[in-house]
Amino acid sequence: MTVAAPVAQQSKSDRILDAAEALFAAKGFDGVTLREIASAANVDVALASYHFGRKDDLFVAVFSRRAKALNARRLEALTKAETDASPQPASVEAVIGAFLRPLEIAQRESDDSWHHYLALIAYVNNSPYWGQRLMSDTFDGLVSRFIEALGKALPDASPDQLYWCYHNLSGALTLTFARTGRIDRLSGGLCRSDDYKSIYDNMIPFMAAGFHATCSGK
Amino acid sequence: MTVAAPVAQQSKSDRILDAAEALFAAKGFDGVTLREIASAANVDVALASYHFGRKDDLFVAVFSRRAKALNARRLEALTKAETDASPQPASVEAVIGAFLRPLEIAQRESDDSWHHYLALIAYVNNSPYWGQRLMSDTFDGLVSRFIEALGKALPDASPDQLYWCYHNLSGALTLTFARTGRIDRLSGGLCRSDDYKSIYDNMIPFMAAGFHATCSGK
DNA sequence: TGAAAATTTCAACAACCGTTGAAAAACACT
DNA sequence: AGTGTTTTTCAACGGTTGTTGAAATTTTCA
Repeated sequence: MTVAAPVAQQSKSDRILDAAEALFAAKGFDGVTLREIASAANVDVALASYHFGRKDDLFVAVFSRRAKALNARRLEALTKAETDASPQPASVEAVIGAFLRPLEIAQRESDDSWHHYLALIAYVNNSPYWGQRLMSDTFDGLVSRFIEALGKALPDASPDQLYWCYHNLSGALTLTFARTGRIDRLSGGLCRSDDYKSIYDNMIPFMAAGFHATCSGK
Repeated sequence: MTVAAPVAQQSKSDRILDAAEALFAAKGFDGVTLREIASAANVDVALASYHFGRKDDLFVAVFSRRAKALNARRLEALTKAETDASPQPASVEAVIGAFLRPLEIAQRESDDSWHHYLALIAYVNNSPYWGQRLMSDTFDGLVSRFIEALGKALPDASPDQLYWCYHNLSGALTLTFARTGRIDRLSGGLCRSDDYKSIYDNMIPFMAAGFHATCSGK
Protein backbone atom coordinates (compact mmCIF):
# COMPACT_ATOMS: atom_id res chain seq x y z
CA MET A 1 0.00 0.00 0.00
CA THR A 2 1.42 3.32 -1.05
CA VAL A 3 0.75 6.54 0.80
CA ALA A 4 -0.32 9.58 -1.15
CA ALA A 5 1.92 12.62 -1.07
CA PRO A 6 1.10 14.39 2.20
CA VAL A 7 0.69 17.93 0.90
CA ALA A 8 1.06 19.56 -2.52
CA GLN A 9 -2.18 18.12 -3.78
CA GLN A 10 -2.00 20.52 -6.68
CA SER A 11 -2.94 19.90 -10.25
CA LYS A 12 -0.18 20.12 -12.82
CA SER A 13 -1.99 23.08 -14.28
CA ASP A 14 -1.67 24.92 -10.98
CA ARG A 15 1.96 23.95 -10.65
CA ILE A 16 2.61 25.51 -14.03
CA LEU A 17 0.91 28.72 -12.97
CA ASP A 18 2.89 28.87 -9.73
CA ALA A 19 6.20 28.27 -11.45
CA ALA A 20 5.40 30.76 -14.20
CA GLU A 21 4.34 33.34 -11.64
CA ALA A 22 7.61 33.11 -9.73
CA LEU A 23 9.77 33.12 -12.83
CA PHE A 24 7.92 35.87 -14.70
CA ALA A 25 8.11 38.03 -11.59
CA ALA A 26 11.84 37.46 -11.26
CA LYS A 27 12.91 37.77 -14.87
CA GLY A 28 10.09 39.25 -16.91
CA PHE A 29 8.17 37.79 -19.80
CA ASP A 30 11.05 37.39 -22.21
CA GLY A 31 13.58 36.42 -19.58
CA VAL A 32 11.88 33.11 -18.96
CA THR A 33 11.55 30.10 -21.25
CA LEU A 34 8.71 27.64 -21.25
CA ARG A 35 11.26 24.95 -20.57
CA GLU A 36 12.36 26.70 -17.38
CA ILE A 37 8.77 26.96 -16.26
CA ALA A 38 8.03 23.34 -17.07
CA SER A 39 11.17 22.20 -15.34
CA ALA A 40 10.36 24.20 -12.20
CA ALA A 41 6.89 22.72 -12.22
CA ASN A 42 8.18 19.19 -12.84
CA VAL A 43 6.12 18.91 -15.95
CA ASP A 44 6.63 18.31 -19.66
CA VAL A 45 7.24 21.36 -21.83
CA ALA A 46 4.30 20.72 -24.09
CA LEU A 47 1.89 20.73 -21.19
CA ALA A 48 2.01 24.47 -20.77
CA SER A 49 0.93 24.91 -24.36
CA TYR A 50 -1.80 22.32 -23.96
CA HIS A 51 -3.33 24.03 -20.93
CA PHE A 52 -2.78 27.69 -21.70
CA GLY A 53 -2.05 28.03 -25.40
CA ARG A 54 0.62 30.48 -26.40
CA LYS A 55 3.18 31.97 -24.05
CA ASP A 56 1.34 35.30 -24.01
CA ASP A 57 -1.82 33.56 -22.91
CA LEU A 58 0.01 31.84 -20.08
CA PHE A 59 1.29 35.21 -18.92
CA VAL A 60 -2.19 36.69 -18.93
CA ALA A 61 -3.53 33.64 -17.13
CA VAL A 62 -0.93 34.04 -14.41
CA PHE A 63 -1.68 37.71 -14.04
CA SER A 64 -5.42 37.28 -13.95
CA ARG A 65 -5.48 34.36 -11.54
CA ARG A 66 -5.06 36.30 -8.30
CA ALA A 67 -6.58 39.52 -9.57
CA LYS A 68 -10.13 38.38 -8.89
CA ALA A 69 -9.38 37.51 -5.28
CA LEU A 70 -7.47 40.73 -4.72
CA ASN A 71 -10.15 42.90 -6.27
CA ALA A 72 -12.84 41.17 -4.21
CA ARG A 73 -10.95 41.75 -0.97
CA ARG A 74 -10.36 45.37 -1.84
CA LEU A 75 -13.98 45.97 -2.72
CA GLU A 76 -15.08 44.33 0.50
CA ALA A 77 -12.72 46.52 2.52
CA LEU A 78 -13.97 49.63 0.74
CA THR A 79 -17.64 48.93 1.32
CA LYS A 80 -16.91 48.16 4.96
CA ALA A 81 -15.09 51.48 5.34
CA GLU A 82 -18.04 53.27 3.75
CA THR A 83 -20.66 51.63 5.92
CA ASP A 84 -18.56 52.24 9.02
CA ALA A 85 -18.44 55.95 8.24
CA SER A 86 -22.03 56.25 7.04
CA PRO A 87 -23.81 58.59 6.69
CA GLN A 88 -20.55 60.51 6.33
CA PRO A 89 -18.34 59.53 3.41
CA ALA A 90 -15.36 57.37 4.31
CA SER A 91 -12.23 59.39 5.05
CA VAL A 92 -9.29 59.54 2.67
CA GLU A 93 -7.21 57.51 5.11
CA ALA A 94 -9.90 54.86 5.35
CA VAL A 95 -10.23 54.54 1.56
CA ILE A 96 -6.49 54.31 1.04
CA GLY A 97 -6.29 51.77 3.84
CA ALA A 98 -8.95 49.70 2.12
CA PHE A 99 -6.85 49.77 -1.03
CA LEU A 100 -3.61 48.79 0.67
CA ARG A 101 -4.49 46.54 3.59
CA PRO A 102 -5.64 43.57 1.48
CA LEU A 103 -2.07 43.25 0.24
CA GLU A 104 -1.15 42.00 3.68
CA ILE A 105 -2.30 38.61 2.49
CA ALA A 106 1.12 38.24 0.89
CA GLN A 107 2.70 38.21 4.32
CA ARG A 108 0.17 35.93 5.96
CA GLU A 109 0.39 33.12 3.45
CA SER A 110 2.97 30.45 4.07
CA ASP A 111 4.45 30.35 0.59
CA ASP A 112 5.72 33.24 -1.49
CA SER A 113 3.16 33.04 -4.29
CA TRP A 114 1.52 36.33 -3.44
CA HIS A 115 4.87 38.03 -3.09
CA HIS A 116 5.74 36.86 -6.57
CA TYR A 117 2.43 38.14 -7.80
CA LEU A 118 3.02 41.59 -6.33
CA ALA A 119 6.41 41.76 -8.01
CA LEU A 120 4.69 40.78 -11.24
CA ILE A 121 2.26 43.68 -10.85
CA ALA A 122 5.21 46.05 -10.63
CA TYR A 123 6.65 44.57 -13.80
CA VAL A 124 3.40 44.92 -15.69
CA ASN A 125 2.54 48.34 -14.32
CA ASN A 126 5.82 49.82 -15.50
CA SER A 127 5.94 47.99 -18.82
CA PRO A 128 5.00 50.02 -21.88
CA TYR A 129 3.99 46.81 -23.62
CA TRP A 130 1.80 45.19 -20.98
CA GLY A 131 1.10 48.22 -18.82
CA GLN A 132 -1.48 49.95 -20.87
CA ARG A 133 -3.86 47.15 -21.74
CA LEU A 134 -3.34 44.45 -19.12
CA MET A 135 -3.31 46.75 -16.11
CA SER A 136 -6.37 48.58 -17.35
CA ASP A 137 -8.33 45.46 -18.18
CA THR A 138 -7.54 43.98 -14.79
CA PHE A 139 -7.80 46.85 -12.37
CA ASP A 140 -9.43 49.93 -13.86
CA GLY A 141 -12.95 48.94 -12.89
CA LEU A 142 -12.04 48.63 -9.25
CA VAL A 143 -9.77 51.67 -9.34
CA SER A 144 -12.60 53.81 -10.67
CA ARG A 145 -14.67 52.68 -7.72
CA PHE A 146 -11.94 53.80 -5.32
CA ILE A 147 -11.48 57.12 -7.05
CA GLU A 148 -15.20 57.69 -6.75
CA ALA A 149 -14.93 57.08 -3.02
CA LEU A 150 -11.98 59.45 -2.77
CA GLY A 151 -13.99 62.08 -4.62
CA LYS A 152 -16.68 61.89 -1.96
CA ALA A 153 -14.10 62.41 0.75
CA LEU A 154 -12.63 65.33 -1.18
CA PRO A 155 -15.60 67.16 -2.66
CA ASP A 156 -13.50 70.09 -3.86
CA ALA A 157 -11.20 67.90 -5.95
CA SER A 158 -11.40 67.90 -9.71
CA PRO A 159 -11.38 64.50 -11.43
CA ASP A 160 -7.95 64.97 -13.00
CA GLN A 161 -6.46 65.83 -9.61
CA LEU A 162 -7.80 62.58 -8.23
CA TYR A 163 -6.39 60.60 -11.14
CA TRP A 164 -2.93 62.10 -10.77
CA CYS A 165 -2.97 61.47 -7.03
CA TYR A 166 -3.97 57.88 -7.58
CA HIS A 167 -1.15 57.53 -10.07
CA ASN A 168 1.32 58.57 -7.38
CA LEU A 169 -0.15 56.01 -5.05
CA SER A 170 -0.01 53.35 -7.74
CA GLY A 171 3.65 53.92 -8.53
CA ALA A 172 4.72 53.97 -4.90
CA LEU A 173 2.83 50.86 -3.88
CA THR A 174 3.85 48.73 -6.85
CA LEU A 175 7.51 49.58 -6.32
CA THR A 176 7.36 49.02 -2.58
CA PHE A 177 5.50 45.72 -2.73
CA ALA A 178 7.75 44.47 -5.51
CA ARG A 179 10.44 44.22 -2.83
CA THR A 180 13.37 44.72 -5.18
CA GLY A 181 15.73 45.23 -2.26
CA ARG A 182 16.56 48.75 -3.35
CA ILE A 183 15.49 50.46 -0.14
CA ASP A 184 17.35 47.89 1.95
CA ARG A 185 20.54 48.76 0.18
CA LEU A 186 19.94 52.51 -0.02
CA SER A 187 19.21 52.71 3.69
CA GLY A 188 22.07 50.46 4.63
CA GLY A 189 19.69 47.92 6.15
CA LEU A 190 17.75 50.48 8.15
CA CYS A 191 14.59 49.88 6.13
CA ARG A 192 13.55 46.39 5.12
CA SER A 193 11.43 45.54 2.08
CA ASP A 194 9.49 42.95 4.04
CA ASP A 195 8.64 45.17 6.99
CA TYR A 196 4.94 45.56 6.30
CA LYS A 197 4.20 47.40 9.52
CA SER A 198 6.61 50.20 8.66
CA ILE A 199 5.33 50.28 5.10
CA TYR A 200 1.73 50.80 6.18
CA ASP A 201 2.60 53.22 8.96
CA ASN A 202 4.34 55.39 6.43
CA MET A 203 2.45 54.94 3.21
CA ILE A 204 -1.11 55.45 4.36
CA PRO A 205 -0.62 58.83 6.10
CA PHE A 206 1.86 59.87 3.41
CA MET A 207 -0.59 59.32 0.59
CA ALA A 208 -3.53 60.71 2.53
CA ALA A 209 -1.61 63.93 3.14
CA GLY A 210 -0.77 64.14 -0.54
CA PHE A 211 -4.42 63.80 -1.53
CA HIS A 212 -5.47 66.41 1.01
CA ALA A 213 -2.81 68.89 -0.05
CA THR A 214 -3.54 68.76 -3.77
CA CYS A 215 -7.26 68.02 -3.85
CA SER A 216 -8.74 70.43 -1.35
CA GLY A 217 -8.44 74.09 -2.34
CA LYS A 218 -9.30 74.96 -5.93
CA MET B 1 29.98 66.29 -55.74
CA THR B 2 27.96 64.58 -53.07
CA VAL B 3 26.49 66.42 -50.16
CA ALA B 4 27.05 65.05 -46.68
CA ALA B 5 24.01 64.05 -44.66
CA PRO B 6 22.66 67.30 -43.19
CA VAL B 7 22.22 66.23 -39.59
CA ALA B 8 22.73 62.94 -37.78
CA GLN B 9 26.49 63.34 -37.62
CA GLN B 10 26.57 60.56 -35.09
CA SER B 11 29.12 57.84 -34.67
CA LYS B 12 27.96 54.28 -35.18
CA SER B 13 28.70 53.68 -31.53
CA ASP B 14 26.21 56.37 -30.56
CA ARG B 15 23.64 55.06 -33.00
CA ILE B 16 23.88 51.68 -31.31
CA LEU B 17 23.35 53.25 -27.89
CA ASP B 18 20.35 55.22 -29.13
CA ALA B 19 18.74 52.22 -30.75
CA ALA B 20 19.43 50.02 -27.75
CA GLU B 21 18.03 52.66 -25.42
CA ALA B 22 14.75 52.90 -27.30
CA LEU B 23 14.35 49.14 -27.67
CA PHE B 24 15.38 48.20 -24.13
CA ALA B 25 12.95 50.78 -22.80
CA ALA B 26 10.13 49.42 -24.91
CA LYS B 27 10.66 45.71 -24.48
CA GLY B 28 13.11 45.10 -21.65
CA PHE B 29 16.50 43.46 -21.68
CA ASP B 30 15.42 40.01 -22.83
CA GLY B 31 12.74 41.26 -25.18
CA VAL B 32 15.30 42.73 -27.54
CA THR B 33 17.88 40.98 -29.69
CA LEU B 34 21.22 42.38 -30.71
CA ARG B 35 20.12 41.93 -34.29
CA GLU B 36 17.11 44.19 -33.73
CA ILE B 37 19.33 46.82 -32.19
CA ALA B 38 21.87 46.60 -34.99
CA SER B 39 19.15 46.75 -37.59
CA ALA B 40 17.56 49.82 -35.99
CA ALA B 41 20.98 51.47 -35.88
CA ASN B 42 21.78 50.48 -39.46
CA VAL B 43 24.86 48.66 -38.34
CA ASP B 44 26.31 45.17 -38.48
CA VAL B 45 25.41 42.82 -35.64
CA ALA B 46 28.98 42.19 -34.62
CA LEU B 47 29.63 45.87 -34.11
CA ALA B 48 27.69 46.00 -30.88
CA SER B 49 29.87 43.28 -29.45
CA TYR B 50 33.00 45.02 -30.69
CA HIS B 51 32.16 48.32 -29.01
CA PHE B 52 30.44 47.22 -25.84
CA GLY B 53 31.29 43.59 -25.21
CA ARG B 54 28.51 41.36 -23.98
CA LYS B 55 24.83 42.21 -24.10
CA ASP B 56 24.78 42.92 -20.37
CA ASP B 57 27.57 45.42 -20.78
CA LEU B 58 25.69 47.18 -23.55
CA PHE B 59 22.69 47.48 -21.27
CA VAL B 60 24.77 48.98 -18.49
CA ALA B 61 26.43 51.33 -20.96
CA VAL B 62 23.04 52.55 -22.13
CA PHE B 63 21.83 53.03 -18.61
CA SER B 64 24.94 54.83 -17.43
CA ARG B 65 25.27 57.15 -20.41
CA ARG B 66 22.71 59.74 -19.40
CA ALA B 67 23.00 59.15 -15.67
CA LYS B 68 26.01 61.41 -15.30
CA ALA B 69 24.28 64.33 -16.99
CA LEU B 70 21.10 63.82 -15.00
CA ASN B 71 22.91 63.54 -11.68
CA ALA B 72 24.93 66.66 -12.44
CA ARG B 73 21.82 68.67 -13.25
CA ARG B 74 20.10 67.45 -10.12
CA LEU B 75 23.05 68.27 -7.92
CA GLU B 76 23.31 71.71 -9.46
CA ALA B 77 19.62 72.35 -8.82
CA LEU B 78 19.96 71.18 -5.23
CA THR B 79 22.92 73.38 -4.40
CA LYS B 80 21.16 76.34 -5.99
CA ALA B 81 18.08 75.71 -3.85
CA GLU B 82 20.27 75.52 -0.77
CA THR B 83 22.18 78.71 -1.46
CA ASP B 84 18.94 80.52 -2.31
CA ALA B 85 17.51 79.59 1.07
CA SER B 86 20.73 80.11 3.02
CA PRO B 87 21.23 80.49 5.92
CA GLN B 88 17.94 78.63 6.33
CA PRO B 89 17.85 75.06 5.00
CA ALA B 90 16.08 74.62 1.69
CA SER B 91 12.41 73.80 2.04
CA VAL B 92 11.04 70.34 1.34
CA GLU B 93 9.26 71.70 -1.73
CA ALA B 94 12.48 73.22 -3.04
CA VAL B 95 14.47 70.01 -2.55
CA ILE B 96 11.83 67.88 -4.25
CA GLY B 97 11.65 70.39 -7.05
CA ALA B 98 15.39 70.15 -7.51
CA PHE B 99 15.02 66.40 -7.80
CA LEU B 100 12.18 66.50 -10.31
CA ARG B 101 12.66 69.60 -12.44
CA PRO B 102 15.78 68.38 -14.26
CA LEU B 103 13.63 65.67 -15.83
CA GLU B 104 12.01 68.39 -17.91
CA ILE B 105 14.94 68.00 -20.25
CA ALA B 106 13.09 65.06 -21.77
CA GLN B 107 10.40 67.40 -22.99
CA ARG B 108 12.72 70.13 -24.25
CA GLU B 109 14.87 67.91 -26.45
CA SER B 110 13.76 67.44 -30.02
CA ASP B 111 14.10 63.67 -30.14
CA ASP B 112 12.67 61.09 -27.75
CA SER B 113 15.98 59.78 -26.41
CA TRP B 114 15.46 61.12 -22.92
CA HIS B 115 11.92 59.83 -22.86
CA HIS B 116 13.21 56.39 -23.69
CA TYR B 117 15.77 56.73 -20.95
CA LEU B 118 13.14 57.61 -18.37
CA ALA B 119 11.11 54.58 -19.37
CA LEU B 120 14.26 52.52 -18.98
CA ILE B 121 14.71 53.82 -15.45
CA ALA B 122 11.23 52.60 -14.61
CA TYR B 123 12.09 49.19 -16.00
CA VAL B 124 15.30 48.95 -14.01
CA ASN B 125 13.86 50.39 -10.83
CA ASN B 126 11.11 47.80 -10.69
CA SER B 127 13.22 44.87 -11.81
CA PRO B 128 14.34 42.46 -9.10
CA TYR B 129 17.32 41.51 -11.25
CA TRP B 130 18.67 44.94 -12.21
CA GLY B 131 16.93 47.02 -9.59
CA GLN B 132 19.06 46.28 -6.62
CA ARG B 133 22.55 46.70 -7.97
CA LEU B 134 22.28 48.94 -11.03
CA MET B 135 19.94 51.49 -9.50
CA SER B 136 22.05 51.68 -6.38
CA ASP B 137 25.34 51.97 -8.19
CA THR B 138 23.96 54.71 -10.41
CA PHE B 139 21.84 56.84 -8.13
CA ASP B 140 22.39 56.11 -4.46
CA GLY B 141 25.19 58.59 -4.03
CA LEU B 142 23.09 61.44 -5.28
CA VAL B 143 19.97 60.21 -3.51
CA SER B 144 21.80 60.19 -0.19
CA ARG B 145 22.70 63.79 -0.81
CA PHE B 146 19.04 64.67 -1.36
CA ILE B 147 17.92 62.74 1.69
CA GLU B 148 20.46 64.66 3.71
CA ALA B 149 18.96 67.92 2.44
CA LEU B 150 15.47 66.69 3.28
CA GLY B 151 16.65 65.83 6.76
CA LYS B 152 17.76 69.41 7.29
CA ALA B 153 14.34 70.67 6.23
CA LEU B 154 12.68 68.15 8.53
CA PRO B 155 14.83 68.07 11.66
CA ASP B 156 12.37 65.91 13.61
CA ALA B 157 12.40 63.13 11.03
CA SER B 158 14.13 59.85 11.72
CA PRO B 159 16.36 58.45 8.95
CA ASP B 160 14.10 55.50 8.20
CA GLN B 161 11.12 57.81 7.80
CA LEU B 162 13.07 59.79 5.22
CA TYR B 163 14.05 56.65 3.32
CA TRP B 164 10.50 55.37 3.16
CA CYS B 165 9.25 58.76 2.01
CA TYR B 166 11.88 58.89 -0.69
CA HIS B 167 10.85 55.41 -1.77
CA ASN B 168 7.31 56.67 -2.32
CA LEU B 169 8.65 59.51 -4.38
CA SER B 170 10.86 57.18 -6.37
CA GLY B 171 8.04 54.80 -7.27
CA ALA B 172 5.66 57.57 -8.27
CA LEU B 173 8.10 59.46 -10.41
CA THR B 174 9.49 56.45 -12.26
CA LEU B 175 6.01 55.24 -13.12
CA THR B 176 4.81 58.66 -14.17
CA PHE B 177 7.81 59.51 -16.32
CA ALA B 178 7.77 56.08 -17.92
CA ARG B 179 4.63 57.26 -19.71
CA THR B 180 3.09 53.84 -20.09
CA GLY B 181 -0.22 55.36 -21.12
CA ARG B 182 -2.00 53.86 -18.16
CA ILE B 183 -3.28 57.13 -16.71
CA ASP B 184 -4.48 58.27 -20.12
CA ARG B 185 -6.63 55.22 -20.39
CA LEU B 186 -7.76 55.14 -16.76
CA SER B 187 -8.82 58.78 -16.88
CA GLY B 188 -10.48 58.44 -20.25
CA GLY B 189 -8.10 60.97 -21.76
CA LEU B 190 -8.57 63.52 -19.00
CA CYS B 191 -4.94 63.17 -17.89
CA ARG B 192 -2.15 62.89 -20.39
CA SER B 193 1.17 61.17 -19.76
CA ASP B 194 3.06 63.92 -21.60
CA ASP B 195 1.50 66.82 -19.73
CA TYR B 196 4.54 67.85 -17.71
CA LYS B 197 2.94 70.96 -16.28
CA SER B 198 0.15 68.99 -14.65
CA ILE B 199 2.61 66.39 -13.46
CA TYR B 200 4.77 68.94 -11.66
CA ASP B 201 1.82 70.93 -10.32
CA ASN B 202 0.54 67.78 -8.72
CA MET B 203 3.59 65.76 -7.78
CA ILE B 204 5.69 68.36 -6.02
CA PRO B 205 3.07 69.54 -3.51
CA PHE B 206 1.76 65.99 -3.18
CA MET B 207 5.13 64.60 -2.17
CA ALA B 208 6.02 67.58 -0.01
CA ALA B 209 2.81 67.13 1.96
CA GLY B 210 3.59 63.44 2.38
CA PHE B 211 7.02 64.22 3.79
CA HIS B 212 5.63 66.84 6.15
CA ALA B 213 2.86 64.60 7.41
CA THR B 214 5.05 61.60 8.22
CA CYS B 215 8.35 63.24 9.14
CA SER B 216 7.44 66.03 11.50
CA GLY B 217 6.02 65.09 14.93
CA LYS B 218 7.39 61.97 16.50
C1' DT C 1 -16.17 -3.55 -18.38
C1' DG C 2 -15.59 -0.75 -22.26
C1' DA C 3 -15.57 3.16 -25.02
C1' DA C 4 -15.09 8.13 -25.29
C1' DA C 5 -12.70 12.09 -23.58
C1' DA C 6 -9.17 14.47 -21.35
C1' DT C 7 -4.48 14.60 -20.06
C1' DT C 8 0.43 13.76 -20.55
C1' DT C 9 4.55 12.39 -23.03
C1' DC C 10 7.76 12.22 -26.77
C1' DA C 11 10.28 13.71 -30.65
C1' DA C 12 11.01 16.97 -33.78
C1' DC C 13 10.31 21.28 -36.58
C1' DA C 14 12.16 25.73 -38.48
C1' DA C 15 13.74 29.96 -36.71
C1' DC C 16 16.54 32.55 -34.06
C1' DC C 17 19.88 33.51 -30.25
C1' DG C 18 24.66 35.76 -28.51
C1' DT C 19 29.17 35.47 -29.63
C1' DT C 20 33.54 34.88 -32.18
C1' DG C 21 37.59 34.70 -35.49
C1' DA C 22 39.35 36.12 -39.51
C1' DA C 23 39.22 38.99 -43.51
C1' DA C 24 38.46 43.60 -45.31
C1' DA C 25 38.13 48.48 -45.12
C1' DA C 26 39.03 52.96 -43.17
C1' DC C 27 41.85 55.77 -40.59
C1' DA C 28 46.04 58.09 -38.38
C1' DC C 29 50.55 59.52 -38.73
C1' DT C 30 55.33 60.01 -40.35
C1' DA D 1 53.58 56.39 -50.09
C1' DG D 2 53.64 53.20 -46.44
C1' DT D 3 53.08 51.26 -41.94
C1' DG D 4 50.49 50.34 -37.75
C1' DT D 5 46.01 50.83 -35.60
C1' DT D 6 41.21 51.09 -35.29
C1' DT D 7 36.84 50.17 -37.15
C1' DT D 8 33.67 47.44 -39.88
C1' DT D 9 32.07 43.44 -42.35
C1' DC D 10 31.19 38.67 -43.26
C1' DA D 11 30.19 34.02 -42.29
C1' DA D 12 29.52 30.78 -39.21
C1' DC D 13 29.51 28.20 -34.57
C1' DG D 14 26.73 25.46 -31.05
C1' DG D 15 22.84 26.01 -28.47
C1' DT D 16 18.13 27.36 -27.45
C1' DT D 17 13.57 29.09 -28.61
C1' DG D 18 8.13 28.48 -28.95
C1' DT D 19 5.18 25.44 -30.94
C1' DT D 20 3.08 21.22 -32.93
C1' DG D 21 1.30 16.55 -34.33
C1' DA D 22 0.94 12.09 -33.12
C1' DA D 23 1.31 8.47 -29.85
C1' DA D 24 0.66 6.86 -25.12
C1' DT D 25 -1.55 7.19 -20.87
C1' DT D 26 -5.00 8.33 -17.50
C1' DT D 27 -9.54 9.71 -16.29
C1' DT D 28 -14.63 9.92 -16.88
C1' DC D 29 -18.90 7.98 -17.05
C1' DA D 30 -22.59 4.97 -18.53
